[in-house]
Amino acid sequence: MAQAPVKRPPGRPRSDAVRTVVLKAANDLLEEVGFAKLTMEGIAAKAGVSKATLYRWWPSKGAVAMDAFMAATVPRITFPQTDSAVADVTAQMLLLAQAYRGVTGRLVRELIGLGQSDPEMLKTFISGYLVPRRGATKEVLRRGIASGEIRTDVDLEILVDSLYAPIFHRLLLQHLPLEDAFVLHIASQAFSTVTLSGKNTPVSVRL
Amino acid sequence: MAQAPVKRPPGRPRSDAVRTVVLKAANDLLEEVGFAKLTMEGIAAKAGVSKATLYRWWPSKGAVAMDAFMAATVPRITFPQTDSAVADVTAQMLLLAQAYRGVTGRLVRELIGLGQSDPEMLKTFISGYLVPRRGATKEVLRRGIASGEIRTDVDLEILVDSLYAPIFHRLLLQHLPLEDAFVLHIASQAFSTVTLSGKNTPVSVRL
Amino acid sequence: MAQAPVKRPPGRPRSDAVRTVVLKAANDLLEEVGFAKLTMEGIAAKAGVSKATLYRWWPSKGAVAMDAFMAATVPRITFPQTDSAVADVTAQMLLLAQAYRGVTGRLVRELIGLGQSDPEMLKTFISGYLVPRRGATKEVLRRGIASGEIRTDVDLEILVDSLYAPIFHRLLLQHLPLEDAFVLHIASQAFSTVTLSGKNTPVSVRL
Amino acid sequence: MAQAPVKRPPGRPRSDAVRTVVLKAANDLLEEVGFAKLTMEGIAAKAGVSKATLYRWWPSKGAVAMDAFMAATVPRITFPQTDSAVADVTAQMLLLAQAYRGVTGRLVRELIGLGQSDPEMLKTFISGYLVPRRGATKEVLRRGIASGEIRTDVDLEILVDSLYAPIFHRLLLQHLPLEDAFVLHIASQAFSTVTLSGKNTPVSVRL
DNA sequence: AGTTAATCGAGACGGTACGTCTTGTCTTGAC
DNA sequence: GTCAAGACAAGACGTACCGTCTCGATTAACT
Repeated sequence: MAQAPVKRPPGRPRSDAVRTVVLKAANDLLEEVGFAKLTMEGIAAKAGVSKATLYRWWPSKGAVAMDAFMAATVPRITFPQTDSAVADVTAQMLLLAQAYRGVTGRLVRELIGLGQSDPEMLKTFISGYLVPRRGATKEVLRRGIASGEIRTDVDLEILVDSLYAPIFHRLLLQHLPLEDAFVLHIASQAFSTVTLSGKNTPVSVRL
Repeated sequence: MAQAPVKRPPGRPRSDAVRTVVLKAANDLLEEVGFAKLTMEGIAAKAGVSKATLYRWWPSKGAVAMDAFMAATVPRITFPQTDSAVADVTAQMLLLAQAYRGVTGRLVRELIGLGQSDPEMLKTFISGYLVPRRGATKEVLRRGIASGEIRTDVDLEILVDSLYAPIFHRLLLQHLPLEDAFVLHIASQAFSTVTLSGKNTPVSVRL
Repeated sequence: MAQAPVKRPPGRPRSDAVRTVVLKAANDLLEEVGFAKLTMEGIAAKAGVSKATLYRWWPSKGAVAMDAFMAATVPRITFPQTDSAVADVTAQMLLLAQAYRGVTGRLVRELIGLGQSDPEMLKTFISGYLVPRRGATKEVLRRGIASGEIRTDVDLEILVDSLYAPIFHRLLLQHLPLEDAFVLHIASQAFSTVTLSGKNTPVSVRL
Repeated sequence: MAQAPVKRPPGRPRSDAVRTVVLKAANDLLEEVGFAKLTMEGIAAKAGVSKATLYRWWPSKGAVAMDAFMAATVPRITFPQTDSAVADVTAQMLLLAQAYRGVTGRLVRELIGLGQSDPEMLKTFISGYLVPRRGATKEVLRRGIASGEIRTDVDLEILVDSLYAPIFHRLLLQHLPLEDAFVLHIASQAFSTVTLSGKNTPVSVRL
């Protein structure tokens, strides 16, 4: 009956190699020189691509950078899987803090920084990076609620904020170091108000 | 013996009018077009000052912007004074959130954003804006400790982080609105772990 | 018996409609915006033809323009036919001057201009436009020689140059207007040295 | 008394070295690669000057080229000085033809070519190059009139056109070579109609 | 009062990257 | 094999700011 109407549009199709090579070049440059010194000209040169092609597919260097970051980073969002939601989230927070102390941290900082004067970029960052992360965290927390580890009346959004905001705070403001002890303290404190007694405590988690 | 060391250097002294007019122009432009579209050329033109003069006194446009922001904003860091430290801090948090919902919020966002790819600027921001604010907060909290309202074993830095990090988080990430109810929730939760029973609770605070 | 030997090559035959529609589009654009603002992209779009097709049949935009000009202009090279060669040539000069005061003049100017930095184009212009014109003129002059109106020892090339060079000169340099009176003066003067007495003079020619 | 008020405008004065070095670079490139392949980028690079500076003082590459040509060529407009105006002009025509067979010819061709699609450039060329040349020629011819060598009722503009148009014609159209014999023939013919008998004839001129 | 020296405006300058444009080639599927 | 559509590399275009510089004019304290 119904016929597959997947009509390819006419004309030479977009080369996928271009996208790949551009994002690769952008990522390399991003790690080399950082976002501030990243230039469209540089990306084009490194990727062996013309500027016109760059501008055909990305509206600005911020968009390329964001895309490059997403392509390289998002696939790696994974959560530990144990029988304790609190332990899982805490372990994940420690992993995140560790990543944020390295190159990824610099990239995240610069991309969020970029977003402060470019609303579109911020939206991309939120929907492409932040929302998925928070979603995964909430999933784990819901497991904890189901298992009776976490109280049923918590506001998940606020809980997630309480857990991750201090990490972003120290990442972005750099007024104090982003140490594991700090992360554990924050986790312990945030969970203390929403967990039921006689259960696993995050403090027991070890890396 | 010792001679009056206040030696004025020879030559025409620096005109203070220049500093004033530059910061005024920078602030106006900042509110008009935002930091991203702010240019040294624009500031110079608006202030009726030459670019050379600008560069004589400020090393970069970030420095001018920061200076302009400081001059306009820092004087206004004030804390309510009641007999409850918890109430004072909570009230201050609400005031801050309110300010951050307006033009000040945009400026703070852009300056922090700028700092993500310019360490020097971030340092200036921290030492000129963040540290004083946190200092004032810690002062109030120490009053609370002294009065027995707050436990004596709290880590003030972490407490301050717990209180303000979620505000900065929502300011910078914009994934959720920065509402008063959220601020009150955060304050209530953070204080619940560090206050002694039978005392004022922040929830009772009203603006 | 004999079989049609005109072997059609395999594949889709060249559409003659393409040539027509391209030259039409090129000519229209040429008259609209002039050669300087003519683009291959524009021609392709206006003709509803792909750029690849354009480049398959013409090596450059100059070639298209030249071809378009030829197709539109060359067929119109006609000479008046009276019993006086001098009168015929003079009348033709006046017609030419008239054409050169209009759109044709602009096109001729731009094509010759183009030829100044593109030898191939100039050759095409000469062999496709100039040589045929001069040939026609020389033909008429030879009639005049045969009829005794013009001396037999004239160098036709130089005579043609003398007649037409001043017209091109004013067309291309634009230092002075290309008026009929000027053309008549030039014709009269050039012919005065090569005609035999008691014959028709070009001054008597009227349009 | 009245004091010379030649007030220097404020600001850093225009460096004359820039003009010199730019025109030098432009001229070199012009002779190397011709006008068609001349680029602003190339001039800037060769002159060690920024593109912004180029565009501050010249609106287009045509303007730079024209200026460069003028600076290099115009000073050399000289006329031989004998007691015969006809001989002087004829000698000058031969000199011009000689120059036009070399690099100068290519430049003149390209500049006039450029002028065919850029009216402003053509005006500059006419007023900066053509008019002065023609003026010098007319001056000499007026001497000839005063001395009785040339008839008093000639139209100088038309005479100059008759003399030089054929040279430009062969320079620009390239349909026939620009030989000395041709120039002499043209001169002889043009002067034959405006000189009085018993005087010097241009044919006697030798270089 | 004259000297001295830093400050200020104006704006030229070399430089870098921008985002756009056009050229000429190439790729794909339809005809 | 020809065609339309359109992606692509190359590279010049003209613009916008950057940060530095060179001027002459101004301005106050120190002779």
